[in-house]
Amino acid sequence: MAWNFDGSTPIYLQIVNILKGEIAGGAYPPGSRLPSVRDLALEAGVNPNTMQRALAELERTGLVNAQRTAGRFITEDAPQLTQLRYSMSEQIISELVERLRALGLSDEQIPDAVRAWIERDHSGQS
Amino acid sequence: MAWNFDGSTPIYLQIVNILKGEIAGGAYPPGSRLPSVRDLALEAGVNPNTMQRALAELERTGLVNAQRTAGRFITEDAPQLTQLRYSMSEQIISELVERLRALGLSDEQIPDAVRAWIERDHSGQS
Amino acid sequence: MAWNFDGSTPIYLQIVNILKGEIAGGAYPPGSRLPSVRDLALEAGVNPNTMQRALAELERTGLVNAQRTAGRFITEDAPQLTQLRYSMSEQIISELVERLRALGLSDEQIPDAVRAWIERDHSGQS
Amino acid sequence: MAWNFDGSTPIYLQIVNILKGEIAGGAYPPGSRLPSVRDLALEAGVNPNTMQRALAELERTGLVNAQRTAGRFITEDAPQLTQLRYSMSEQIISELVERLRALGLSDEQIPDAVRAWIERDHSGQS
DNA sequence: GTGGTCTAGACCACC
DNA sequence: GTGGTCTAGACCACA
Repeated sequence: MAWNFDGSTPIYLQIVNILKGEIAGGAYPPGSRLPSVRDLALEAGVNPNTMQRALAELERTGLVNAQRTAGRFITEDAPQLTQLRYSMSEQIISELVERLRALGLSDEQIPDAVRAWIERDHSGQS
Repeated sequence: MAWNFDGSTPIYLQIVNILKGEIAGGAYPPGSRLPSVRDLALEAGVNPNTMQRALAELERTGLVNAQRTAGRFITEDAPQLTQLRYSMSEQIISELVERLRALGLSDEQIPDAVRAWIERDHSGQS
Repeated sequence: MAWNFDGSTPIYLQIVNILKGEIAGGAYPPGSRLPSVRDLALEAGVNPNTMQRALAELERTGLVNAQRTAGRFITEDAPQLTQLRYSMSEQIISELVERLRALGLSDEQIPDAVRAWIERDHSGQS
Repeated sequence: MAWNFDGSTPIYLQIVNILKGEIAGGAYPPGSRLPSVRDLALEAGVNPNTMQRALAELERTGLVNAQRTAGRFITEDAPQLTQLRYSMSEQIISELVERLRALGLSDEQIPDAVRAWIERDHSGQS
């Protein structure tokens, strides 16, 4: 099945972001092996070249490193993963705040609204 | 200019959501006139019928009402607009809290992270 | 403005029925003068010939009679008007009963439902 | 065969009413499958889109529900069907009582005239 | 010029 | 095959 790509940004960058999110979220634990380019491309419904480019980008940032014959592996550099998690959460939070501001919520209201939502949420996890 | 539509949801529903957001955010004040179906369709880069369908949906919910020959007007029903703002903020918060959870943040950390981000943000509004 | 004509029956017959209804309801009192063919045709949005044919039909039944130069007049024959009112009410009632039967109402329920509706109706006339 | 549509009301709304009547009358029992959009459109002599719109309207009211690939099914919610039957009979009665009043019948006469008609009618059903 | 309706024809996902 | 969406283009009533 093809994922959903936005027409405004290059697809490979969108893939980079998605993969970053999955790595940060622990879908691929540190040191584990990523699926092959071919498999990832198939799953995402994109051309293998596009996926290749996305993975090259991840490699450039040091998040994954290629072992020529054995495939690509997630870095075991804990600080880097922490840093990734941090920057991604920043990105999500900024989007959240911007959208709530656009709705007319004040900066004071926003954290309280978030806290209230979480308390109200039944599926909450501590 | 054509907007960005996601392939997974019907375009007319995405338009409904975008317009709801703009109305909730005050882009179209209560009682003001919306651009004509044709103009909105042109701006969004969709067929007038598609835009018409989206507006019909907004009308069904009572957010806007059509005056045969004069155009469509935003409701002046303040409670309804308040309610809209509330439900849209709920939707945004739920989406983004889920994404932060997926990143490994705990329910306790999230509101604090949001508050910290806002304090750090230069473009803040009171 | 053009009236609403059904495609299944000749228009002139539909006009006959409408005029019968108006005469029976007292819109044109006994002995009064009908508007000219031209005016009636204009109002109904049909060709004068069609209206002419409808009026000829009314004349055939004796409901109206033409005075060559002065126009057409509603009959003053009271029994005939009574008879008309009767047959038209029969026609309406038969339609009502058929449609309620089609909805699953029994012959016992129908008159009671009608009576109940009238009692519930605020705009009732004694 | 093409049905008869009135020029004054949108066709799709007339179709909604006709279908409501047929459902209320039991032509399509609860839980049964409606003919496909295309078949209904063909039978009614309208464009499939028009029929689609009518069915979407029925779906909005919860009278039928669509199962993506299998077709549309009449609701099995008995109270809703009862409610439908009631509101449709109200509508029919109000329309026809108005017409009888316009004919000069008093509110007292009407139910009796209906009862008399039924007793006189040979095709009556208990 | 506005909203609204209708038709015709195409394409998609699902099974 | 099913329902659903989208486009293109036409027509209407209203004022």
